[in-house]
Amino acid sequence: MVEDNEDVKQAVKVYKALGEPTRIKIAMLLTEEQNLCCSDISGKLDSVAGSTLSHHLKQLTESGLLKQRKDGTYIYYSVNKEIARKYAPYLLE
Amino acid sequence: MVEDNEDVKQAVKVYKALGEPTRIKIAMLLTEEQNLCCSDISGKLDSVAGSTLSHHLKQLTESGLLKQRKDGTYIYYSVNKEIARKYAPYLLE
DNA sequence: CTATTATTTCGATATTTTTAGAAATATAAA
DNA sequence: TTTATATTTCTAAAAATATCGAAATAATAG
Repeated sequence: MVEDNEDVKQAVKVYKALGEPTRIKIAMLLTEEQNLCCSDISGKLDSVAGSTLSHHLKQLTESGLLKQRKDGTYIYYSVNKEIARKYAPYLLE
Repeated sequence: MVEDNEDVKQAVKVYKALGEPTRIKIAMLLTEEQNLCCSDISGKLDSVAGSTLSHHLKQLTESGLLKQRKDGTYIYYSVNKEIARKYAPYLLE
């Protein structure tokens, strides 16, 4: 029987996060250019409400795939390359 | 802008397929042991209805991650390693 | 302090997904 | 042919997810 260990749980989270068109695009944007804030990302996607984008970023972050760095009012996002390399190195190509 | 090419579409399908606990387990079972049929897999998972399992296998297969080989009444599944290597080499570890 | 900007949370709805039982299909065995 | 087994399709329900607008929060600028 396949175990349900922490690694697998994280894999499910990461893959669930990436299994949605807008979110994989966000991950790919951040692979090309690290340290983008919510509104930068918004500008690079076709019309998504800020609240929707916030949910997507939350899911990506909670999976471990994205890191946040807060600077004043802004939150800058970047890809956690270690996690990307482990579960989805495709992103880093 | 990130493109919506075929590669990315397939990536979304593969990741969506893997972003669910039962399905990632199926993929992992088949990584350990190729050529299992629906009922073999059923025996290695905790209680899933045949119809449910069939849907999961369909989704995994349609993503390209699994291959089927029919032999009489049985359908044997295996991992398409090329796809796994490309999008989720984590499975092959 | 007030206004502005960035982001999140809330509340609600629409859509998608998961699940399973029953019926259908396909193949093989008796 | 009848029976049994493997798998899929159909139908429906329950659960999860995506989405948005409005309100709330947080930080800075004026």
